[in-house]
Order: sequence, then C-alpha cells, then structure tokens
Amino acid sequence: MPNEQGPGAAVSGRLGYLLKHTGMRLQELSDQALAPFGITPHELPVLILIASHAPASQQQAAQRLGIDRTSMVALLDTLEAKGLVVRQPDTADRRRNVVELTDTGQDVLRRATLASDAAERELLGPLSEEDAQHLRDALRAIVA
Amino acid sequence: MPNEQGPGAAVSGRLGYLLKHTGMRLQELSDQALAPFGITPHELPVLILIASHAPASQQQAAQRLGIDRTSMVALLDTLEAKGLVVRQPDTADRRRNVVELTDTGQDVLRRATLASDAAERELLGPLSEEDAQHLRDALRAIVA
DNA sequence: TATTGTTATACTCTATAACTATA
DNA sequence: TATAGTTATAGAGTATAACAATA
Repeated sequence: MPNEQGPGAAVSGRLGYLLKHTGMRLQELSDQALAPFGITPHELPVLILIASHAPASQQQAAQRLGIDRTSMVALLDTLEAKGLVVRQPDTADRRRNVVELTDTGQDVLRRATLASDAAERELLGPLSEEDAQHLRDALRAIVA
Repeated sequence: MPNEQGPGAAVSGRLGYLLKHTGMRLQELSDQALAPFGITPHELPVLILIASHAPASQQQAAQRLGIDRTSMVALLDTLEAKGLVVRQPDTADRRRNVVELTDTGQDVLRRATLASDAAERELLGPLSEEDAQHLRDALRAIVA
C-alpha cells in the first residue's frame, strides 16, 4: 500500500513507479476477469487484432503489438490449441499465414472483451468519468 | 508507430496497450538518461528509497518497491559492487542490514535524479503542463 | 538474395523453497 | 518459533541466430 506522503513520496511519485504499479493492478484485475474464458490479458489483444483483419501476416500483427515475431508464433500456437484461431497458408503469398478466428474464438472474443472492459472500469473506479477519459487521451497522446 | 484510427484502434485504444507502450517508451528514455551514471531505471528507485531512510530493512525496502526480497539482495549486490551503497549489520537487530549511500552514491543519486526528471519531461512532452499534472494525479489516485 | 514462419537457444526478470544467523 | 538476509533453483517472458519454404 503505497502512501502519497512521508519520506517514501520521493519514489512513489515517480512516473516509472506509477506506471509500473498501475500496470500491475490492471494485470491482477484482468487476470481475474479473463480466467473464466481460458485466456490471458496477453492473448486478448491478439484476438482483437485478428478480428480486425488489419494485419496481413503474423509478422505485422507482432509489430502492431510491440512483440517479437517469434513470440507471436508461441502465442498463436496456444490460441490454436485452444481452438480459438486457425492458421492457413496465404494462397497469394504462401510464405505467409492467414490467421482467422474460429466461431468459438469470436464468441470468446466478444465476451472476454466485455469482461476486460469491466476490469478497466474497475481500475479507473477512483476517477471521475471525465478524469478517466483525460487519462486515456493523455496516454494516447504519448504513445502516438 | 501505433495509429489512433483504422481497424487497429480497437487494440491500441485499450488501457493495457496504452500503459504497456507508455512504459516501454519511458524505459527507453530512462535507459539513455541514466546510462552515463552507470545505473539502470530499476536501480534509481532503490537509491532514492535508501536516501529517504524510510525503510528500516532490506525487506521493507523491497515491499515498498513491489519487488521480492530476494530480488532486493541482487539489486543491492550490484549497487554495492558499484560503490554506491554499503551494508552493515544493524546493531539493534543483527539479523537486519542498515543500508546507506556512499558519498559517491549520494552524488550519483543527485545527478541521476535530474537526468531521470528530464526523461520524464521528455515523455510528457506532447502534453501541456496542466495535462501532465492531471496524468500524475490520476495515476496516483489509482495506485493509492 | 530477401522474407515468413519456425525452431533452438540463451538471457533477463522474478518467484519459491531451503539454509544461516539471529531474535 | 519466527524473522532477515542469503542462496539455489526454476519458471515466465523475451530476444537472437539459424533453418526451411517461398518469393
């Protein structure tokens, strides 16, 4: 339980500290929220990205998420083993895989997204609706 | 380069995505800022905490930073090897160590903190002074 | 020759359990 | 018996290099 005052304020007020602990807290809430669907907070973004049909290849999907292409292989392996996605060689460029959601994958994606949304709202609970939106906007401006 | 629009917005607008990538960006900037002082973004908070004399033991320091006490051992090993801190058995309770900054440690702490502050300001560059303060306040409210 | 997916490998970070010395 | 520090070990997560198939 970090305090805002006292001698420790010098460290608990740092941006790195705040971002790390905010991320840890979201991780906990997301773990609980997604456990019923058998997926992790790490896997949901992959499902979302695949559903969008934005990435034309595994490699593009990996870049989009800021992970290595070799990590994407392992991620898709587990998602395929769970029956949530299928990989097929791209007929146009057979070096590539076309990755798509199964019917189960689409169902899990839809319900898991709602659960994840709830986890986000719980994290932002201490903030007003307006402040929560400001936080998202600020982070978006930094990452953009 | 994440976009705010297009099919990928569904994933790049998520809180987890925003926090992760903001953290990654701060990590890069901090790595560069602290490299001249021979310490990492992970080690600076330890120095700050020790300087505050808030933790009465290594264990309390570890709790404060949200890391394991066994990780604190390794952290202090490297900081001691760099000549930035010294460990001495607590005369009152000889199971504990009293950890203090060396003169070099105090000098590095002072200058590294300024460099870290600059890195934070650079990260928050896209934000107005007011929005930057709002961001800190919002994160503090969530972590508290 | 370059690129996609894959595999093998190693490296970092962290957590768990067991040991020691003190209390 | 409980606690602080330490050590050894193992488990994630991730990155690097090399390989096969295809362009």
